[in-house]
Amino acid sequence: MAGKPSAKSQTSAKYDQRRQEVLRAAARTFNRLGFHVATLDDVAEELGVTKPALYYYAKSKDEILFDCGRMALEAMSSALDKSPASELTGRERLIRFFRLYTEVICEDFGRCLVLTEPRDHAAKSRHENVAGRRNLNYAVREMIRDGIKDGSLRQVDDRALSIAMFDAFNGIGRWYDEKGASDLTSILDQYFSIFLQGIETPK
Amino acid sequence: MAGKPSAKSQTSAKYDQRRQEVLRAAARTFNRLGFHVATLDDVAEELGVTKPALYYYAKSKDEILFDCGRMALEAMSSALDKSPASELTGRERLIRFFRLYTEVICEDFGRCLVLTEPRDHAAKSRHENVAGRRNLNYAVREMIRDGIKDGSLRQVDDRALSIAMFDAFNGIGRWYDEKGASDLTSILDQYFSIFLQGIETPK
DNA sequence: TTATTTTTCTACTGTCTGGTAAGTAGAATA
DNA sequence: TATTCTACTTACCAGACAGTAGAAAAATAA
Repeated sequence: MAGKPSAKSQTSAKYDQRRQEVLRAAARTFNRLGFHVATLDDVAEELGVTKPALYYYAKSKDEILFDCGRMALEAMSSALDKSPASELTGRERLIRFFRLYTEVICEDFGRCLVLTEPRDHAAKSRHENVAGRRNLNYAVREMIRDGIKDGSLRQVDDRALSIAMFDAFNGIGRWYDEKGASDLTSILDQYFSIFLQGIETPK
Repeated sequence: MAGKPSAKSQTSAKYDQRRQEVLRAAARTFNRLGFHVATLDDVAEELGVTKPALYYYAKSKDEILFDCGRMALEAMSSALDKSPASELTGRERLIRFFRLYTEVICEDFGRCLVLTEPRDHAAKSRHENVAGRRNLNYAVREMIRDGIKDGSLRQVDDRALSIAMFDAFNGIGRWYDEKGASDLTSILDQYFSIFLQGIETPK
């Protein structure tokens, strides 16, 4: 038998930790080369091991991708949970969410979520991935509708705005380079300025 | 020897037309499955021929992808050329450009450009593809700066705004479905409303 | 009709890659 | 010390896919 830690008992903390390292190395490799171009040999090399070692921690490339996405989605969900302190306006919660969201998508797992599409996922796990994305979308749309109700946002189509904002902020995850010149905070300020105040000169 | 039309003379119009069909079928297939997942057998099937027939019109999968992107970039460049009727404000030219841009990226070749990244292109042709994208970016940034000068746009960072708008509008090419419910015109109206007026209630 | 050129086909190859089988060094346990 | 488990390794396979060789249809020209 292969082994893993102890077949039935609680999986050891050491194993779980090493598995995280494997997933993170995979995410970095996928992000660097693209999921379909990156091979498991590439991932293994990033970790300094050989390919079969990966199979000690996951049973397929698809599972690795799925779990990378799940790591990101969980981080984002907990970003959601912090928001609904309901003394905040919809506008404030929207800003707060996209600040946290952007931080996540500029890290390994978040980037991996942004750089892959649902169709890259195996049919079996695709549904859960899509559901996670949709949850975020719905949560944001609700923030928007709340903002319209509480008067902090003007009348806009929540569906269109949500998608437009996700696409724009997801873009940051694609091109933002930590080692680059501009820092994330000032980029976010500019983005919020654009979305909140618009770019037209007020009449 | 393989053949092509007449080795030295002008390539026949019939050949060129058929080549377009090949490229368009390839773009559709790439868009449907993703470039790296789509095989040339898939492309051939979409056309109703067998794989080797494709090699009569292109000499590699990479060349096909490159030419699909080139078709899109050319369409967009000519969208640029129509804009600089200089009695228009920067704001008006920006709107005009993104209307045409969105139309292009919702068609086969444009989608193909949006759905592929520079790293998907062969090293040899990547540079030209990137240059084309950068040209568009710079043109838009100039429109923005002109708009600020002529007073039609408020003071914003042209670099950030350009990227944010490209990312948001590119998104449309990813999810927009011609057979779906919403029509492109109303989506565009909503997007321009968001970007121009912003979403905050004016103080 | 015959000859020639254009277009596509059948059959194949080399390579790459996800995944597996089986074994092993070292740590932990008894 | 003997035994078992952990965390890998080397060696390999089967299938898939880009690309090629060369023949065979179609189409066009003479």
